[in-house]
Amino acid sequence: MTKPHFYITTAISYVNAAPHIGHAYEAIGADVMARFKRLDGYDVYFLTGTDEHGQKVEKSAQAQGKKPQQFADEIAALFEGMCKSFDVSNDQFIRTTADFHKKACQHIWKKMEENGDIYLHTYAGWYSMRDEAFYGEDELTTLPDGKKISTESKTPVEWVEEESYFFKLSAYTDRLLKLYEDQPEFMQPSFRRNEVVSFVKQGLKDLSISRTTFDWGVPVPGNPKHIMYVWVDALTNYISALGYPDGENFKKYWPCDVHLIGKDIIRFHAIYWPAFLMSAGLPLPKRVFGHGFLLTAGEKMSKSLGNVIAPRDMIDKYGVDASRYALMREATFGQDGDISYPLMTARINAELANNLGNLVQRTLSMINKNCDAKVPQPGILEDADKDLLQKAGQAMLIAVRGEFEKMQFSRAIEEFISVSHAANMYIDEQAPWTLKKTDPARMATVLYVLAEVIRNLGLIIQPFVPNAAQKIMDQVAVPAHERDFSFIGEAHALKAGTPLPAPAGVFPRIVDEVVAKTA
RNA sequence: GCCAGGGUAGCUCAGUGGUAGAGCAGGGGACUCAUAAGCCCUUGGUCGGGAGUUCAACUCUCCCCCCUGGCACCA
Repeated sequence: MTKPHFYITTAISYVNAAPHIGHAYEAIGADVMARFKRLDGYDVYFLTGTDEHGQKVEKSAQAQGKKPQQFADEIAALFEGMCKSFDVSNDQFIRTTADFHKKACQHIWKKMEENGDIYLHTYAGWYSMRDEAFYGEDELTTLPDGKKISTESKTPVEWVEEESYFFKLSAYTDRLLKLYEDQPEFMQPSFRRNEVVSFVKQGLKDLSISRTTFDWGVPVPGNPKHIMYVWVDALTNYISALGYPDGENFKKYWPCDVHLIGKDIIRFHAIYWPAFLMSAGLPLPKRVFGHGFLLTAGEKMSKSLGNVIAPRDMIDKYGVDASRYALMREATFGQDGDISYPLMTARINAELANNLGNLVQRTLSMINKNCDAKVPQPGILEDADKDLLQKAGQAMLIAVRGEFEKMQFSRAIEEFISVSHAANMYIDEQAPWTLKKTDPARMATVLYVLAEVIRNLGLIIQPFVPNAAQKIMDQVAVPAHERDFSFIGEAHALKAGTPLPAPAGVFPRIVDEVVAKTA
């Protein structure tokens, strides 16, 4: 039986600056999805990486007296390190300076050219070196000294006439509209789709896709004076990583199931990318999901406001699992989300430590003390037992899966936390500490049911908190090969008598430093 | 300016033409297996403002205010 394929990508990160929490957020979101799909029986390929070309990188390198490649190597290492530090399980980390990637870019370029979609023309206009962008007259402000600057970015512009290759994006307006029509789930969340549609309906202009003002990039085939402009280069990573045009992985995993990206680059993925692919005669990705940004107190994080949450600080404070959990929990995926240490600490303590962690701890410690440190022998199950087991079994998996299909990670968490809450209610109702004296056999049944619920919870939480999940499953002696979602539910329930290791807490409470010391 | 989506308890949000909901936070209680955790109960909102339709609107219509996003080459 061959598994269905699932290919998921993040955007590639531009190596002009070091990674911040937003990069971690996207990588973790994709990782949570990738892990879920693997556990749910898919053959997953998960790609992330770095975008390393362009004038900004060239200039930043120069400013530091480095070669662009050396500079890119250093920053790319930071991004790759950040992914590792959050236990992001990507199958590949692509860098656009890799040789195979450049070849793939040139290949797709030729394909688009053969299709008659690329032509040489002169681009004339006001150009900002700093922004690497042309501006229209209406976007400029003339200073008292007669010089012009971009009104938006305040950067100086100069009149440039540059030969450039263009892509006939205008020819794809109708086909793109048809795509959004036929495949409504192509662009998500749905309000993004509407934005894209209304944008395309205005009509599309051809796209300048080469530059001659710098060298750091992929040369245009047949005319190396030209360097491919950012999007042909960057977007192609999604197929070059798979070995396009004829790699095995390309045949296996393309078209992509989800491109996970930030909301700022939706246009490139929902408009340019499918147009390029159509031109090159390639299948289109099934879905583009634009997530929101993380804010602090409703404001963008910025160094000047001093409200930056650095990836490494977060891990130092909470550890990897709780950090991943907090990021996926606080914001509704797709919308902007407010995060702050107080909010995240409260969430981690309430849900991971108090609710779920304590459930595991109190149950296993009772089993350890009162059941000879073995999976207890259950008797006849009562309705309360069956109800709880039912909630924690297939029903929970189905509910969580439903939220994953919509990439609603926060909702998925709510589903299993509510099961954990139900289990805590059950303990209090059953009061096994009383049964210990009055009805030891019934106590064993109750503890068995709880252990089994914990097994199921351990399975389902893996995408979010992979390390803690393993520890929990270790503590209820779930064999290593029984840890995917096919083992959720009663068919694979714990076997009575299995020896259990001594329990140890997995989700410690976070104690925030007391801010105000008594003066 | 134009287009879209929002403004519901301290916070994050769900919700329906017919007496306002959840989680967290706050308050109280019973218990004690457990990570001073868990469980139960509870305070709390004129559902952005105004007008209209209706037996009845938070839910429909209109006007206004405020917020967010989009409006082309901006990683």
